Amino acid sequence: MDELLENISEQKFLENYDINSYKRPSVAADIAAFTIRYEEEENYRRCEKNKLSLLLIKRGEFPFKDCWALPGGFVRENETIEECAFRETTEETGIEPSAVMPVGVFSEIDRDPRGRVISNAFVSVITNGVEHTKGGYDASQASWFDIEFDKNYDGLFELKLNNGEIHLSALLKEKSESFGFTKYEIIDSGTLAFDHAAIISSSLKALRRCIGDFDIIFDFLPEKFTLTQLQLVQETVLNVSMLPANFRRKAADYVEVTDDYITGAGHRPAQLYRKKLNCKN
Amino acid sequence: MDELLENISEQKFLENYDINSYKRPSVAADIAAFTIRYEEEENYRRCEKNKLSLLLIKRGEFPFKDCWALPGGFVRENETIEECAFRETTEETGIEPSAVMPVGVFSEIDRDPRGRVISNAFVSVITNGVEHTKGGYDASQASWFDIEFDKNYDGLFELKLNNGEIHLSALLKEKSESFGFTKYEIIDSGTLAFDHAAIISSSLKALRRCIGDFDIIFDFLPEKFTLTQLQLVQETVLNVSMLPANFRRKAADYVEVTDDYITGAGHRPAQLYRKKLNCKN
DNA sequence: CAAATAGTGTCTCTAAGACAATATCAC
DNA sequence: GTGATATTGTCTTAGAGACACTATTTG
Repeated sequence: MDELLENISEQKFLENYDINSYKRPSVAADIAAFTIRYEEEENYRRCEKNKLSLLLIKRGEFPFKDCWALPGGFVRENETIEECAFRETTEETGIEPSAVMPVGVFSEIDRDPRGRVISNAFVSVITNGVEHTKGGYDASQASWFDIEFDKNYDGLFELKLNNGEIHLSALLKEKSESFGFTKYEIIDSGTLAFDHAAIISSSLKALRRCIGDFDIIFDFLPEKFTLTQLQLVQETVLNVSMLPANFRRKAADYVEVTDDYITGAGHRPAQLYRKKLNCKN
Repeated sequence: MDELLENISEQKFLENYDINSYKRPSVAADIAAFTIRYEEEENYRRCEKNKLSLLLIKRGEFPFKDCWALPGGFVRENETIEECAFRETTEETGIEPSAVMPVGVFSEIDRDPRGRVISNAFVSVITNGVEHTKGGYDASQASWFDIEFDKNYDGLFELKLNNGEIHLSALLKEKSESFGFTKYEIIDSGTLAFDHAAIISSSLKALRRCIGDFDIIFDFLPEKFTLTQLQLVQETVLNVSMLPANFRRKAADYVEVTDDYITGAGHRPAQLYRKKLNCKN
C-alpha cells in the first residue's frame, strides 16, 4: 500500500518535472581519427616508410570558418555520444570508423564562441588505405595530415600537422595527468579551430599509451599482415625503433600464423599473420 | 580588407546564432569517492585490516527516492565539469576531494527517467580518516560503504556494497574495454539508483588499473606513512597480497624517508616515509 | 621471553634488449 | 651474386617473486 502511494507520487513528480527549467550546455563529440600512410621509397627493395596521420576537416561555417578542425558535431536527442561520434565522422569525412574510443571531456566555459559547448573527445583508428575522404554537408573539405607531437627544449610540446600543402603547428604545455589521461594547455593554437590543438594532443597521448597493449594496434592493419608491418605501426605511433627479434617475441602471444606469404618484395617473403582471438594471457 | 570583411561577417554570424534552437541534453557529473577504512583487530599487536570504501548518498527526492546513489548533479553555466564534480561532492556529502579524475561518459538515452541526462563520471580519492559525512540539501544522508567487485563463476561481475547496516548488490557483465576504460552492462541493479551500478564498476576498474602506478595511491594516505600502510592500500584496492620485501623494492623509487617513526605498536617501530616529488624515473 | 611487524639479503625465473647468424627472394 | 628483409637463436641485464634471516618493540 505504501509502495503504491510512493509509485503514484513518483509518477506525479516526473510528470511535473521540467528538465528544461535549468540552463543546459550543448554537448558535442569530436573525433581524432588516425591512420598510417605509406611513403614511397626510391629503392624497390626497401620497406616503405610509415607516417601517422590525422583526419581533419576545413570548416565551411563560422566560427573558425576556413580553419582546420576535428570532425565532430552536436549530439542528437536519440543517440548516445558514441553514436554521435560515428555519425559525425561519416557525415563529415565519408569515412566509417570501425570503433571509437572515449578519451576525455573538454568543458572549459569559453571554448566555443557560439556558447557553452561541452565536447567529448574520441579516438578512432582507421585501417590503412582509406583515402576516400570527402567534404560533407557542413565541412567544405577533409584531408589526412601527417602528425608529429614532441617535447621541445623548453619542456613545451609542439604539435605539427602537414598534408603536403598545408602546415599547421601549435604549442602546448602539459597541464595534468591522471588515469593515463593527459590534459594540455594551449600556448599557441596556430590556426586550429576551437581548443582542438589540446584535444588532438590528449588523443595522441592516449593512443600512444595503449598502442603497446596489442589491442587497438590491429585496427591500423588489414586482416592479414606481416610482423614487420605490425612492428612498423607500433614504431610509427610511438616514434621509436625496436629490434625485430625482440618485437616478434612480444607479439607472438597475440597473433597466429596463416598459410599466406607476401611476394614480390625483392627479398625473403614474409609470412602473413592475423590477430589471435581470446588471448588474455 | 578581406580579413576585415570576414571578421564582420563572423561577428554577425555569432550574433544571429541561437544555440538554443537545438534540443540539448542535461549534463551531470557523478563522483565515485573512494577511501580506505580500518577494521579493529582484537589482538593489540596485529595490523588493522583495511577495507576499500565508496561514498554513497541516500536520495531524498524522486526519482529513485530513498535509493542509494553516487553524489553528483547538474553542471552549471559557469563551471567546468570538473568544478561541478568538486562542488556536488562537497554539497552533498560534506567531503572536499583533493582531486577528481575523469573516467568516462555515460550517455544512454533512457538512463534517467527525468529526461535526457548525460553523466560524466569521476573518481575521487579521499585521505583515510574523513568520516565527517553529512546529508546535504538534496541528499538526505551520506554514508561510506565497503565495496567488493569480483568476477563470479558465470563470468559475471558482482558488485557488493555494505555499510554495516545496509547491503546493496548488483550484477553486471563486461561490455567493452578500450584505452583501459571498461564499460559494464547492468544485469541487475539491485536498489542502486539510475545506472550507477555500471558507473561504480567502471570507476573501480579504472582505479584498480592505475593504483599500481605509484601516483594516486598517495591520495589514500596522510602526508607521512609507513611502507606497510602504502602496501596495504595497494593490496586492498587490488584485492591481492604481496611479499613486503618485493613491495619495498618497487616503492623505493617513489618515496623518501623522514626522521619519524611510529611508536606503541608492540613490535619494531616502522619508519615514516613521504611521497617523493619530481620522480619520473 | 613471546609474538608480532620492520627491514635486508639473495636465489631464481622471466622478459626485454643487444646482437650474431642463417634463410630467401628479385633483380 | 648482391642487397635487402625475414626469421631464429643466444647472451646479458633488469626486475619481480619467493623465501630465509635479522632487528626491534611491548605486554
